[in-house]
Amino acid sequence: MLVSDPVSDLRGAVGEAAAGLRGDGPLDAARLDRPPRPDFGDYSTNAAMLLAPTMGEAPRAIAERLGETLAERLGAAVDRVEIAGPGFLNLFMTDAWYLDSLARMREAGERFGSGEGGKRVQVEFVSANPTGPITVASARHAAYGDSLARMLELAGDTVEREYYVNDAGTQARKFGESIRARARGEEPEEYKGDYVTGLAERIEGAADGDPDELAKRGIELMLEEIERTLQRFRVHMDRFFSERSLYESGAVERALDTIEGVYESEGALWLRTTAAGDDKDRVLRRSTGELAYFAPDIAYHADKLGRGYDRLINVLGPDHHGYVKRLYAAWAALGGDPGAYEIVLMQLVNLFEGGKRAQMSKREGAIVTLDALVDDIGVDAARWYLASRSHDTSIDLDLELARSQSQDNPVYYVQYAHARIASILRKAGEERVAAALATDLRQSDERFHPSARSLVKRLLEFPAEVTEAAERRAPHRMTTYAHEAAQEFSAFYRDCRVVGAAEEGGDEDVRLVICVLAKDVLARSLDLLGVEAPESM
RNA sequence: GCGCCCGUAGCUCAGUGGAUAGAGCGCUGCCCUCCGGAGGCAGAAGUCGCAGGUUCGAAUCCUGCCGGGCGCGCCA
Repeated sequence: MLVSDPVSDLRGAVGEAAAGLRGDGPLDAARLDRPPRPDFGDYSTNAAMLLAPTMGEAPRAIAERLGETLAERLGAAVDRVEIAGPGFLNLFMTDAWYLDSLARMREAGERFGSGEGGKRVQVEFVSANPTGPITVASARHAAYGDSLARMLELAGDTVEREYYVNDAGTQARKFGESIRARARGEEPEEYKGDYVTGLAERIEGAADGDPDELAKRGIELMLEEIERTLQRFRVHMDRFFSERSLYESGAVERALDTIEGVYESEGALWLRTTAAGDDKDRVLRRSTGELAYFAPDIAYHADKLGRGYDRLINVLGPDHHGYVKRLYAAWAALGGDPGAYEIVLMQLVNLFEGGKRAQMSKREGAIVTLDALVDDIGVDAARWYLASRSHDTSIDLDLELARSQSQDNPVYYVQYAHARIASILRKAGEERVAAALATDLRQSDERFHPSARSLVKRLLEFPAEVTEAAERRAPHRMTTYAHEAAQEFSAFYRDCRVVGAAEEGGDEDVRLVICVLAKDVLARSLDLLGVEAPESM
């Protein structure tokens, strides 16, 4: 059963009242906003301004009638309505509405903010070449993809996290050759990192090994390390999908036989990707007989299609930009639903070290790894920082700065607020808190301080915020939300005494419940980001 | 040349049609008889790249231009 929340109910009431006024269907575009200033009320709507063109009346006149309808409809929930500016309708809610909202949040418990999406979603992310350790760029993908997955899970979807392993082809072979070179004490041509030497030492007989075999073994070892690193970063992959396995099972050849739009020209095999908007058709098998890099991807997507997901999200780096259209084309040519497959392009993480750009190429060997970053600033700060920006903007991260400022990172502020609430609840005592949670809040005569209203409104936004962040593939919104919630808790803490509230005429039960709910929302927000919510710091 | 992304405070960035554009860091000045000072309050700081257009209303949508990034192979 879907749990309704007070804000969406309010939004619904506004929409219906507006529709009734127009005598037409619901007004979907009507907004219910938190106004920029307290004297504009608790909530405001632009419905009257939207109705004005079709109704042929002045917005303020419509707002007048809308206000009357709403006041009647909402009864004791609304204290008064005001018309302002070009036709905004500002709603001033009563303490009773706040008490009822708190009670409903408490009753909803864990269901507050959760949805019943029910879709099977696959998120492919990271998928970094297994020829070296996870870098900071991949760490951003990891933070993004995992947080997105967590949000979809909260929305009620079943999510599978998958890592596509490029363990075949030229790069793999060169990796094998590099391992052998190190084993022989030579300088490799390709992968020059120290870790290659380490691998060479761990693989028996590497000095005389076959490069393909060495690559296979080296990739196995690298993947173990990658998985460990991801676990440490609180990212758990449900599946590592091997590109090599697609060759070995014959899936690549089968895919080329079955996909639509294949033709031969100039001795090569092509896929008509222009049919789906690509700039030019793409080669599947070169005239030399070799399969192109693109070919196994066809097979991989065929495999995904066969698994029957409702939706696939593929998180790629900006270097795959020119690859997007052909992947969409391949998906369509395989018979996939174009609306079910989605590619998200992440922008870069530019690393600076003391103002100088750090090198990230695995082949160059100078790598800033995810492990090194975590050693430096910790998992919490790293996940927060890498998730805190929109995926389509690049991040300039000066390691020296991140290191020196780690104590000022906003993540600590949010965690501090959580720990502080925990401390207040400890001070109140378990029994006291349990008693507060058991009271009928609706009977309270608590008069809400503006800071308390502001905080409660923020908590009530949680469901909408999670939905929005998930639907727009924008987990970074959660960092903004969590920080705002923490700030508003701090204001509430400053203005409203919790333990001993009666001394200032307040209701301790109500304030304890606010604390419990605020703590829960902060913890869940942090969890969506893969950040811990400590009881004390 | 073509395509995509970005351009918002000194710096890093939020803000995909609403009211006086925000946060963190940095800067200036205050606040610990008070449930956690890893805190709070106040202040300085902006032609939202530029120019048009759509709209009652534009940082947001459209067009053009300028600046930056990335991508455009029978490479992987």
